[in-house]
Amino acid sequence: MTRTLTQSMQDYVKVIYGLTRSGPASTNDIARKLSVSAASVTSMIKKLHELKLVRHTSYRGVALSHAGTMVALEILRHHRLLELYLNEALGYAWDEVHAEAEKLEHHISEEFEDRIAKVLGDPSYDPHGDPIPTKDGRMPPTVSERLADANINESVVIRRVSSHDASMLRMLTSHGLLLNTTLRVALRDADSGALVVQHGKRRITLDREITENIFIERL
Amino acid sequence: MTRTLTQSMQDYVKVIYGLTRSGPASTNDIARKLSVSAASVTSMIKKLHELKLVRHTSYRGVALSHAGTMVALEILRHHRLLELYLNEALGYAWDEVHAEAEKLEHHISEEFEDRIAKVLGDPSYDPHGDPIPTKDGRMPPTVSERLADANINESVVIRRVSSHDASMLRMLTSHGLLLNTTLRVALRDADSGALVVQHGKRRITLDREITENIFIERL
DNA sequence: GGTGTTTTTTAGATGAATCTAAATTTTTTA
DNA sequence: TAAAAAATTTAGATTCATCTAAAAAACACC
Repeated sequence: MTRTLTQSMQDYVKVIYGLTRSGPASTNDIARKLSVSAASVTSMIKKLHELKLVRHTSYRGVALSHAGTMVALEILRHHRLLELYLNEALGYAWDEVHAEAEKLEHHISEEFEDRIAKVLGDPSYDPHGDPIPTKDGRMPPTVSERLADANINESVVIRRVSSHDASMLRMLTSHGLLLNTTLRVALRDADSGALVVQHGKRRITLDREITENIFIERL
Repeated sequence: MTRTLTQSMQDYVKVIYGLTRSGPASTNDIARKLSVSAASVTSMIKKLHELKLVRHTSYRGVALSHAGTMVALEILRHHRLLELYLNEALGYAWDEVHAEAEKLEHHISEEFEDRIAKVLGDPSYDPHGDPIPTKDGRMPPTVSERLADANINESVVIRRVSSHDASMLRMLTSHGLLLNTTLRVALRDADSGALVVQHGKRRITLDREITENIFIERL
């Protein structure tokens, strides 16, 4: 299904998917994410439109068609299965898996996908807690509450860290803040929005940028 | 080291390496192996020459420089490590590993290479018995006697099958002719060069094309 | 050793993905 | 609401790997 698309097209589809979780994506956003010029985006959008992978009206945003969404989900499945495989089978840390998966996701066969999925026991979540789309394009349920929005004194469990920034992930690791860690919100800085959380005996300050990327389950 | 080369350049280097085991490679041979036109080969050779990866004099053949050889060996190491990993860790059959490794070899990192090498216990041979170059570019010893050249009545052990043709490999599998299988040469057809070999109770006819690709150890 | 065949190279074109600069449309704001 | 700013698109160029057709060199053979 994805096979006839160039790697570049796949990258665009993937990025558009990520940007359109809430409303259409702008040319500029796509350009920024892909580190290409806005002009390049316009011309690629045109091609994807001809392939019926996106809907687009000039000067308005872009959205994926159903077919485009299916392509995006397949790439995402590859990416997240690879991340989990690298983590579980090859001992990569959660801050290392993204970069490697990024390079491999376009190049594995269906056979490879199926085999690692089987070795992993048909998993539903990657090492960051992100859901792995099923082969038929359905998305496992995901927590959507952000640590940023938790109340003071509330106890919560980290269920997902949806950032691929390796240094942010390493910082969390160094504070013992891994997936399924329980913590309590101690303070909120009204100005910056930063939170101070209590994890066991430690108090850790997390700035807004981070708490927006940490998804939780309330206890 | 390999990093700045395009995938295409890497493919050329790899093919040139394979074709220059004995003497320089011709433009036409390279074109045939890569399924491109001879003109394309000439133009790519020029680029590789500028990068000092090959030596080339117009209308004469091409050979890899030392740097080019190192690049080729690194790609070959990736390829063969991947083949073995697919076979051992993911259960691919020996006739399935080549195609998948071919796609992945250009896209794995040094980190990935090191990790699968470690999981595999720093192996020296891939599932076809082909030697895996070491990280510093040395080639483990390999048997070089061909089944085609064995004598009548001689007993030999299959140590390497250097063909990537899946159907040939499947044929061998179906006759129980795997790596490390012992067999005896029963007959040789003087015209075609085909051999009849005795494997346990079975007699199997192998044509010249096949026996040229099977490397053996004499008992 | 000349002549024809094969191989290799050159010349020039194409398609994909990108770029910059300029033009156009939309949005913001004074 | 008109002018300025920002976003988007168009136009045209560039780079990479490829192609075909034609020219040039090497080889083969009688």
